[in-house]
Amino acid sequence: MRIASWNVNSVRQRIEQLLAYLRAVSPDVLCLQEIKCEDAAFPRAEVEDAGYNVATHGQKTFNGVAILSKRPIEVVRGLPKFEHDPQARYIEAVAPDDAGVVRIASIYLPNGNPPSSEKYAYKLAFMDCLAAHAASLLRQEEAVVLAGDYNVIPAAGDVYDPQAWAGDALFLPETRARFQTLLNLGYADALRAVSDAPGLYTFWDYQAGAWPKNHGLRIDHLLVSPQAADRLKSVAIDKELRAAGRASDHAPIRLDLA
DNA sequence: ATGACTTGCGCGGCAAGA
Repeated sequence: MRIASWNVNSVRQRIEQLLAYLRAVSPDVLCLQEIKCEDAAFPRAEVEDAGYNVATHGQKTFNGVAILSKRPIEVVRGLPKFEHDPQARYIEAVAPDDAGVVRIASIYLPNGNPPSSEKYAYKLAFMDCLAAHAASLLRQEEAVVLAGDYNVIPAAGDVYDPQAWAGDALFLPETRARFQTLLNLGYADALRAVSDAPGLYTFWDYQAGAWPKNHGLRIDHLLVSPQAADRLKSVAIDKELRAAGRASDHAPIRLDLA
């Protein structure tokens, strides 16, 4: 089973790249973040014509997440116990596969900058609530993949200039500690299960020539429960999508389960 | 270096992202 995650930075701006990705990589499930539109404005017909069921949790202008699946899915919208959140940042689905079912979340964690603001407190509160929900999912002993744009740089090897990012909401100790809490629960960072190489980035800013200079960040992650980790075959970052014209500033990340 | 980005909204230029 192939599961991918991509922050598209506006699904309406990226529809041609999205359809090409579905054709080329053929994920069984694709998690999207930053669709930046209400549910009714999602290019549903084009994606359905490509062979996918579509579940969206969108809002006007900002944020918004979606899950596309070849096979029918059961869907929950919003992070449980965080339902009052006006920002659309979480959608979860149960997808059937040949080995049973896999529970998959598409997560768009808050950026949190500047750290002195309410935006950072919101980020930390979201992460605390996510950890509580992630813990409850583990108790069901299912294969779980928590996919998305975490807006977390886990370690110094995941950013081109760690010193320059030391005070950023993506890299502060309080942020990294909460990401580590998810791992301590029993989830594995799928990419780190297959490689300890530095410089495996998923994001390059549009500004200041970040892409040609390879000034990247690893902030999009696939966290897998033990039952999913046992089935992990491979992980890849599709960075060629960042090089294409009219690219998102994020590249997709994906894994294959046996 | 008088520069150096991309969205949504909505029609001018700001807010937000990371």
